Amino acid sequence: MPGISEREFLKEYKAEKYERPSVTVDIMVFTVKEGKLHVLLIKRGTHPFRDMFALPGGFVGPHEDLEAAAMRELSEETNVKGIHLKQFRAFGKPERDPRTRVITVAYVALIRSEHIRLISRADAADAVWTPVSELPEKMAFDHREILSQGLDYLREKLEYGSDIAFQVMPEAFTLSELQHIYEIILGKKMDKRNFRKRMFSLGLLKKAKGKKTGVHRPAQLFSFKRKAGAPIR
Amino acid sequence: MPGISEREFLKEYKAEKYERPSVTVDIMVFTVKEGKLHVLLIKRGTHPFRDMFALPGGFVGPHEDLEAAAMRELSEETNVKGIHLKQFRAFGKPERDPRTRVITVAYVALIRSEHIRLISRADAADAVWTPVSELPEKMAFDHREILSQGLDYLREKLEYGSDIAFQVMPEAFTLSELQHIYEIILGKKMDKRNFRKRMFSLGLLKKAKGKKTGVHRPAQLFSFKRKAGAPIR
DNA sequence: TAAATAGTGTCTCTAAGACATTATGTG
DNA sequence: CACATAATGTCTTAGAGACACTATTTA
Repeated sequence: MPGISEREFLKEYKAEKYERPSVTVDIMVFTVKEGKLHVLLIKRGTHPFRDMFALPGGFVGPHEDLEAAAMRELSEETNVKGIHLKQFRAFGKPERDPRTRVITVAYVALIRSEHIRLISRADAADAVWTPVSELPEKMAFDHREILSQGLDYLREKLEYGSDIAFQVMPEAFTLSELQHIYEIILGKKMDKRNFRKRMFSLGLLKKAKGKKTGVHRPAQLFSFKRKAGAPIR
Repeated sequence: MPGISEREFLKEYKAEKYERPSVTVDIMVFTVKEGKLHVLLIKRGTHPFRDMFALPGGFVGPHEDLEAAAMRELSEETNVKGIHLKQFRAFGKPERDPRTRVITVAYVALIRSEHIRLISRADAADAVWTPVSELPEKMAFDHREILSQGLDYLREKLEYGSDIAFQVMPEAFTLSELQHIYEIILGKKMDKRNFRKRMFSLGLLKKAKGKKTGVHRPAQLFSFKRKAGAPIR
C-alpha cells in the first residue's frame, strides 16, 4: 500500500491486531514516621499475589498520561493525593507478572504523612505505612526489587541536593528538623555545622517568619524556595 | 469470586478484555564521526510520519524483554548489533503516536561506527548517521524531544565518569584521542593536564601494550579496565 | 541554675581549574 | 633541524568533613 495517505493509513490502523504487553505504573511513596523511613504498601485483595504486599499501582488507561495514571491509582488505592511524583525507570522482565506481559513504569515520591488518612478498598485492602527496614521478605511481582532500586534512587537524589525533599517537610521547619529527616533517610548521622553550611550553599532555603519555641533556645524557621519553573527531573 | 485459587484465577485471566496501550522501545545510538557527534536515525518508510526521520525502535514483543526488543529493533532497522544499551526513561504522553496509545522506553548508547555497515529495509529505509547539530527540525512522534533529553543524559553520564564511554573507544587508544572524543561530545575544549589527572584518578584506565606512532613523539596506549561485574546503571 | 536545643568558625584534605615548558619521535 | 604531538607539575580556589564551644530559652 505505497500510495495511501497518512490520514487513510491511520483510519485503517487497528491496534487490536497486534498482541501487546500491558502497561502499569507503580508508585513508591516514602515518608518519615516515628523515626523511621516508611514506604506505602498495600495488601493485595485480589489475585495474583492475593494477601501479599505490593506497591500501589495499576493499569494505565488507554488515553491516560503515565503520571496521571500513577496519581489516579495512588488516590484510588491509598487516598494519597496531590503529591509530586518523579519518574524513576521502567521494569519489563517478561515473567514479572503471572497474568500477562506487563511493563511497569515506577515513580518515587517523598511526602509527609501527617494529614493523610489511608483508605482501604475491595481490591486494595490495607494500605499501610511500612518501615523499609521491615519489608516483607516476599512481595508481589518484582516489587521488592523495584523498591530496592527506588530506595537507592531516593537516597542519591536526596544526597545530591535535588528538590525531592521539598514535600517531606512542612511549610516551615527548623534546620535541626530537616537534618533529622536526612539522617533517617540516609541512615547516617551528619555534622550539624557541615549540614547547615551545605544547605545554605545549595540556596534552596529561605528564612521563614517566626521561631520554633520549646524548653530551649528558639529555633529559626525556614522554608524551601520554589525554584520558579524549574524542570522536574 | 473470593474463593478461587490463584491458579484458577490465572487460567481464567484474559488480558484481551482490557483496552491497553502499546509499548515500544526507541534507541539513541550516538557516535563521533568526522569531528562531530552523530546520532543514528532512520527515515521512515511507512506511515505514520512516512519520509520523516525517527529514532530506530519499534514494538516490544509479547514475551520479549525490553532491552532485547531494543537490540532486535536496532539490528533489524540499522544492522547495529552487540552493543550495550542503557535505559534512560519512559515517555508516555497520550497523543505522542497518532495510531494508538503508545508508551515508549528510551535507550541510550555511545559506540564507534567504524565497523558498522548500516542497512536499509522496507519499513526503515535509510539508516543514517546524522550530526546532532543538524537534526531535522521536525521529527517523527516526539523523537525530537526524546533526543534532546537523551543528549543531556549522555553528556551528564560522560562528565560524571560513568562507563558510558567504554564502547566509543577502540580497544587501545591514546589519552589525546580520548580527550578529543570528550571535547566533541561535551562541546568544549578541555585542558590536557587536568583531563589526564582526572582520567587517572577515576581509575578506569590501564596502560595497554604499545605506542601510537606518527610524525611526532609516540603516545602511550591505554584501554578501559572492565569493572568486574559492575552493575549497569 | 539546670536542662535542652540553637547557632557558630577553623583547619585540613581533596578535586577542579588555570597555566607553559620540555620530550621524543618522523621526514 | 623543523615539525608535530606527548608528557608533565604547581598554584589557587571551592567544597567536604572533622571538630567544640557559646547562646537562649523554659521550668
